[in-house]
Amino acid sequence: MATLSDVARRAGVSPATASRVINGSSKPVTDELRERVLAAVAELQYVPNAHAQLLARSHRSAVGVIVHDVSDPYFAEITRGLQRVATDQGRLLMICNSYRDPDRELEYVELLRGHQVAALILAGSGYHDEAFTRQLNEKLAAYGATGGRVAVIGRHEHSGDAVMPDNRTGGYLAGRELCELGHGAIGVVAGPRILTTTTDRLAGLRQALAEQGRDLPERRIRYAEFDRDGGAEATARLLDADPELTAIVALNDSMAIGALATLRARSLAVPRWVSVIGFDDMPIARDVTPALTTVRLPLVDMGVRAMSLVLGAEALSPRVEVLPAELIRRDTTGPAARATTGSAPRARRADTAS
Amino acid sequence: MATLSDVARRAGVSPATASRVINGSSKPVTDELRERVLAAVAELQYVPNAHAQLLARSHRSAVGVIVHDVSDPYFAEITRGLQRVATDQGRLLMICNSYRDPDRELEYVELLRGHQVAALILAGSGYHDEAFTRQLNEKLAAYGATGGRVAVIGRHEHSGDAVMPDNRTGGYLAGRELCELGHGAIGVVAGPRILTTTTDRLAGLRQALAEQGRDLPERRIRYAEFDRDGGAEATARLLDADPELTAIVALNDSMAIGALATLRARSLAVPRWVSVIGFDDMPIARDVTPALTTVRLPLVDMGVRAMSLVLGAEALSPRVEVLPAELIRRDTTGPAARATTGSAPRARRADTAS
DNA sequence: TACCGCAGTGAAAGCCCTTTCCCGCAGGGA
DNA sequence: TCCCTGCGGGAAAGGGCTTTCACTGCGGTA
Repeated sequence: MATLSDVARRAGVSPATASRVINGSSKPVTDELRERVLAAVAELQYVPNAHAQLLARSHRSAVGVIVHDVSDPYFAEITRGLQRVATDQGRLLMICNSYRDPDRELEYVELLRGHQVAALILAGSGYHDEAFTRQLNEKLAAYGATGGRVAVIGRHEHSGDAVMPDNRTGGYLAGRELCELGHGAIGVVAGPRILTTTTDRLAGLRQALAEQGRDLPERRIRYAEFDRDGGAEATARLLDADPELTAIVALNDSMAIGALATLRARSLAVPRWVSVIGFDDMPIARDVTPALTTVRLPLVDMGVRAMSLVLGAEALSPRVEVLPAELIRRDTTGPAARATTGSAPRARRADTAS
Repeated sequence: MATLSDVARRAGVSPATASRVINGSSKPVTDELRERVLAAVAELQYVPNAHAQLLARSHRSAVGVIVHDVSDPYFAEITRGLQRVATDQGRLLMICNSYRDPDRELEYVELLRGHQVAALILAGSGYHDEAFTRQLNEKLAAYGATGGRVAVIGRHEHSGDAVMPDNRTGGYLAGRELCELGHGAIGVVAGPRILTTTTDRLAGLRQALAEQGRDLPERRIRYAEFDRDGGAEATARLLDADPELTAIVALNDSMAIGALATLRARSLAVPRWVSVIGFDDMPIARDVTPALTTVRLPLVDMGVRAMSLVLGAEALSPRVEVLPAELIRRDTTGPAARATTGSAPRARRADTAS
């Protein structure tokens, strides 16, 4: 690899001058030398060593991001928002997938700190795990103490800046909607119970039922992975235990899609026999059939806000921005089925009747 | 930020010794000093400066990846394959989204070269654009000349190692299937015509029709963005121009989902009135309703192969691995509708009849 | 004429690590 | 007793870049 001094030698100038030309420094350089340097750069196919540059500049410019998985639509949308702001400000993003592994999360904080990122954004659910939470907070505090900025998205265990989707109200909206549609037996397809996202959404749901003087017994909840297969499997278990269910709340859209798959496999028409509500409103939600009723979260905006917090002026006290959830009514919800026969039909092709 | 010499000073040892302890060097260090160093590291919350490390070690270990968009399921799957191999070998991946912008692609090659990556993988379609292709090849050659390894996925304009999905055969399979089902008027919802992926898939399709003594006129093809909205829009244009269409081939699954949306909006039952075939078999394909018939590409495997090529022994001549396409029959295809009334029905709820 | 200021350039001091090279010392063989 | 070996540790030389600082001319002012 050609180095800066190779370029300088070839152009017959000092490395200092070459550096100035290449980086468009404010220091003036005569046109002749500039030409010679640029020619040498082209001839040698010179590309500056980024590590050396980053080392030499004290300037820290990149921003580190830790998410569950960028290819999960929930995080893809958030990341889109993060990127938008970062790109506008000429920042590079380093994105790490933790796959919801707390240890990996901790490791990535160190890794990113080692890479001298100017700021750190953690997106995703928090954990009901005191030891881990404390460790993470210590690491973040240590990072903050050296001038690093930190923001979290959707996790309240952190003491600094945060952007919070209103998961609780979202759960409430889903619950109220189903109550209003007359559903009595409501099952919940939930994510891992260790995640605060799961418990927050559940709490909202419980509240809605409580307002009707009803409760949500544990036997009507099944916990599984927060993805399509988890949703499919949890729905199957739920139906096995309680065939009278007339509605299912899935705690995210991926799980809802899994739920629809299971319902279809069992020929339980949606929404005729069973209503389904998802959560998040990821883009695919409108394209499944029937189109998914869901609770929308402003995902892109959450990313935008978080990045703005972290790149903007530092506040004296931690800022928490709560972003609202909104119910999007589509075609997977309807009035509770009349308890006529007392059990869902076995018909094979009933799945999309209205 | 604490530095290595801070740690060394605090532990009362030289930076050399501290470095050896921290990196688990093979040089022996007495337990006492080791303890002191580790204690200092913990107290100072020391994290090595990654840039300084990377600069000091000549060792290049990271691998650069350029894709269209990691959150696009096609690339998400490929990336999963890349990750798997990279992680096994303790390599870090630097993933860049080019969003199919040739200039950005060129920039990222430089960026990654500057970051001293050990290898470079470009995934996605090539372009019918001689000037760009030449430029890219020059840059890659320059990189290769300094010891960098390069592999491409799904682009044949490159002279080095390559993993190629068999797009042409895939197109052929889709075409043959529709011919066998008796479809006469076949429309194509295609990606941008500048992409080789588009033209390769089209070529296979043409070949299948040619074997039946038929051709694929340009008026039966609509080019649009390779995503859901592109597919929806292209399908609308196609149907406007040619209401007699009985089948649509979408050149990727995202477009197919868009096509299904448009067909649903127009109350054209699938597959009763119109059959649809997608391409890629991304995970969501089985979850839309009706489940999408599509041409499967071994996406994860493509990633695995490419990473293996690039991290394995260097070959004397460039290797090209062609991975097969496979038709997956699901529920969006069926026999061509009898030309009874001569036009599709207006019924509103016919969309999932079989 | 002496001096000041400034544009343009280069020398060199970092930035923070890793790793080679070298040194002191203790133990073992002759 | 002397020498060789090998272990444990430190000094210092990079690794490639940026940036400060010092220097050289030059035009302009007093």
